[in-house]
Amino acid sequence: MDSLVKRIGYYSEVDSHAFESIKRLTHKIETRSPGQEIVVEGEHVDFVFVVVSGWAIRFRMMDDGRRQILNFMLPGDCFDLMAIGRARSDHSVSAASDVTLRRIRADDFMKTISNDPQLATSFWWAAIQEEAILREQIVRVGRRTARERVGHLILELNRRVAAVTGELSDHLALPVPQALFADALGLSIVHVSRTLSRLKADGLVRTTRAGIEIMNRKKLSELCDFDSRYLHLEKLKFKPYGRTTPD
Amino acid sequence: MDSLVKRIGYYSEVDSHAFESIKRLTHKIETRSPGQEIVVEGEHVDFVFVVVSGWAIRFRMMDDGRRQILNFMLPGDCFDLMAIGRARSDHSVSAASDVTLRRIRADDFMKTISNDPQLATSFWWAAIQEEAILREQIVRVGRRTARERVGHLILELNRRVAAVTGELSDHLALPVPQALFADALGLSIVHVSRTLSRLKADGLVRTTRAGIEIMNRKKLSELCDFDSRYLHLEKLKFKPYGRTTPD
DNA sequence: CGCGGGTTTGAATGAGTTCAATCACGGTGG
DNA sequence: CCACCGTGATTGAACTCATTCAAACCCGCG
Repeated sequence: MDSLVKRIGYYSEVDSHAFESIKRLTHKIETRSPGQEIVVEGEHVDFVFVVVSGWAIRFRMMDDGRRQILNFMLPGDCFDLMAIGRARSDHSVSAASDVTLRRIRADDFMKTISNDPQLATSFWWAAIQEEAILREQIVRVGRRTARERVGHLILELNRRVAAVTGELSDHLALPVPQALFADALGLSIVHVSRTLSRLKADGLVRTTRAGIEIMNRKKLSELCDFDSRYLHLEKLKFKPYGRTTPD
Repeated sequence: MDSLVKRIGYYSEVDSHAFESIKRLTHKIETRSPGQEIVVEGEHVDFVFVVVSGWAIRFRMMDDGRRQILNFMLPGDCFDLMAIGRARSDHSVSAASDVTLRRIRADDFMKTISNDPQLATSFWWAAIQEEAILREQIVRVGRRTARERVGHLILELNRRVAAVTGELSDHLALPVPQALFADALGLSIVHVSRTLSRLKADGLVRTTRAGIEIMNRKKLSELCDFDSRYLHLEKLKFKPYGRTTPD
């Protein structure tokens, strides 16, 4: 919950009253171990999930077993804001590490959101950000070299964690195996390993027991053409419109 | 305009009254020739654009000139529903062919949408669909072979055109050079050409003056693992919630 | 100590790129 | 009407980056 508050509060002023309404939402805490499903491709989505702790992944499988990870879901992230209750999910969501989730009924969630413009703005903003991350993922996989991909993803995750913890650390805790990096970056496990080794050899990063240390952020950012603006982390000024969605 | 109506009306029942409100929207018709900018990365987005005719592209440029096309915008498509008036655009939009656009002021648009739940649903649905297309683009570029990428994109564009014209034709008119396919698929121009040749040699497609003929849809679809469900083309049942966005 | 998941390393292979030349074709001007 | 031009498409040859397969390694854990 705390991470959700941090994450959502990052973008716009959300007063204590609004937080109270989130907290009052009936919900169920669930846990999953690595690999377990959360949302299955092809099924209707009747719940909003919020990651409390651990990582989850959105992904699509191909018939022959190839897997593409669309995005990592970190604590504070939620899904599927957009498609709830309407569409069949076109991708799956699974636990990447041990993960704790808050499950909220879609219509409860929507009702709460509808009654609080500030909350609505915050979640809307989170959805914008998520779409931006998808777009960057396309660029990363489509036009970047392996080296750039790996570095770029590390920097993105690092920033996203910072948005929730509130401080930008040079250490990125990685609760997931490198195989997931491979499937996220469209590379083979072997090549991810080799590429990381090269980054290490160049003094850009260091790997620790379960994480990555960013040794030279500036050089790494340049090397990977990383520009955090796409994450839309600037504070949002509250600027209401009329209602913008189905009533 | 007609294409917008077709496109938007595809997903949900939109009565004549709703269409009237769209039509009444003050707007400006603009034209662009190939390469000209429509939305520039980093700038605020104060207008909603709807493609009337021709193709546009959303894309990101890298410093050294590499370009990744995120998505093609076909007649009836609109942008940027999500980010209007709030964020700086994290990508650019340009004309891919000669293109005609309808430009609508963001707040006018929002006001109209807010007052018509059915319209709101339709546009909401279009946004869901667009996000799904982005996700599929990630899979395409991340985990598919060149052959699969090319075939898959052809099939997607073919379907999307069909959603506007109302009938699924085996001929896909291509108003853009192959170079754009390359930048969309994360391949070199040369390899797109080679790959298309191979598809031709296998009797799967044929290229005509300014288009592609799909010779064997079934085989091509299997070969490319194309499953149109991600396009969410099923008719939407109207199922209102409360307001879901900033008020 | 030995097992097992995850990571690393090496060697051979392969898919896709690059560079450069050629080709096809529609448009233009003489 | 035809020669010329330019853009975009195609082809070939050499090369590079990433994959594959297989073996070795590392380390936490029972």
